[in-house]
Amino acid sequence: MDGSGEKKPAKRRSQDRVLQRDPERTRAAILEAATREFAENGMGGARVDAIAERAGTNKRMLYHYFGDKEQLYLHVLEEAYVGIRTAERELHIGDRSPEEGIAELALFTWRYFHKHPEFLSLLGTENLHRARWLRQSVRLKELHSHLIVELTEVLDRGKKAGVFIESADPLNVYLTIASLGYFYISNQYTLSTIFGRDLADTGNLDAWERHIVHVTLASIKA
Amino acid sequence: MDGSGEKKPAKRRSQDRVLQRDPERTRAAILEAATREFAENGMGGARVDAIAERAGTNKRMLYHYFGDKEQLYLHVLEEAYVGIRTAERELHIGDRSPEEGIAELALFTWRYFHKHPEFLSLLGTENLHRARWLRQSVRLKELHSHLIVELTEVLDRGKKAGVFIESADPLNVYLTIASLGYFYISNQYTLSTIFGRDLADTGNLDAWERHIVHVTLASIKA
DNA sequence: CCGGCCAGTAACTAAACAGTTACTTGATGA
DNA sequence: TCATCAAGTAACTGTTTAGTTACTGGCCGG
Repeated sequence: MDGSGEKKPAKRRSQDRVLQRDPERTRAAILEAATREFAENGMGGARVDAIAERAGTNKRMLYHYFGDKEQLYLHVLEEAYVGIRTAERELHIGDRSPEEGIAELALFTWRYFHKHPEFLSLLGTENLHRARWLRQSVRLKELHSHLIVELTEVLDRGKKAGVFIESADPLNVYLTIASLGYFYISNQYTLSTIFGRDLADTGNLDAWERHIVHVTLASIKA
Repeated sequence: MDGSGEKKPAKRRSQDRVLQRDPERTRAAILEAATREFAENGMGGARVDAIAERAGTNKRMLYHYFGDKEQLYLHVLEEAYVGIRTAERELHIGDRSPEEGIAELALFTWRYFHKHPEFLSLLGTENLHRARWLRQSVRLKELHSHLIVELTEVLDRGKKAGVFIESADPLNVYLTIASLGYFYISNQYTLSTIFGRDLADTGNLDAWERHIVHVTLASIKA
């Protein structure tokens, strides 16, 4: 196509921008940029060009590493689930008393949601589409059982000790904790607007943290 | 452009399709179609053409009645809020005992969320955009106070009667009820997938309904 | 009975979009 | 030392999209 012997434009370009040539870093940069873009705009609102720009690369690389927009989104979602479940494994709710174990799980979940609103946003997007991509995922089948197993053991110990009611169900307890955290964080903008109180205020956040622990324990106490 | 004297195409068309010429009905049809389209696809995923087609009309009418896509979305959102707050006004939670009043509000809220998942979906979309459109709304300023006023009265009566704890806060109680309903319905698809249990199953729905009432009352009982 | 007005239609436009192509660059091992 | 291949770039393409334009036809007051 060229063959004119003129190499100037290309040479000048390689001086302007430092060529990375670091596949691992490029891949990671794309994944992080995509996480933010999908979390901020949802599947329909996210722009492939915007992801490439945020990652400091271009579309070609994005398609090179991840195939297409949908597969990139699935990678982002899987990574987000791996993130919370990995962090969850590091806390051992069975180490102290049953009440302290439940309180610890509630605190962890609330704080993780608060620290990672992009995870909640991705969940919202995925549910809007009725778990269309999550259901296709092969990576995320065995990931969640650990949580329920450990929670079941703590509840059983509490029941035997007579501090928890017999009807306390592990899934219900987890859903209760998750509900109270998820709704407060993910709906803070409409709630703050219609009730005229800033839910992101530190005082309100601390109060809600205590509230979650109180509600969870009150609902299973014997 | 034509002037050829041929009027056939237009005349034939008016025979094919009955001309409605009913502004009220057209407007309502667009609003309903838009509600479904926005609820199913979010702001970024909703298509103006799809709304026009669902409404049995065309884009011109949509822009004629509502200005543009964003204003149409705002109308949809306002209508959805008016819907739940209007229904809420018809229940009088102060008519019976404080406990029964709280249980009634919890049941109403849960059942309304279950019957109107499109409302939850619109809330999700609006929060993704940090209440960008809701904050602009002039219609929805005084709409929500009624709920808090009535709830405050019921809680105060319960405290005086010694059945509720003094620290029970009206906003917290409402947020608790809303959290438990919202999360279960709006996140049912990812939850059913990762925990391998169909949350839309009637048995599970009924159990969660009882659970919401139980948790709410347990958290404020003296 | 007619002129303007409002409901309604279909075809159009400019921009934005996901995905592709044709190319350059640099490192590596034979 | 040079052929090869993966990493990277930028310009392009066909399609989709929100929004517009130019029109039709029925109805109603004068």
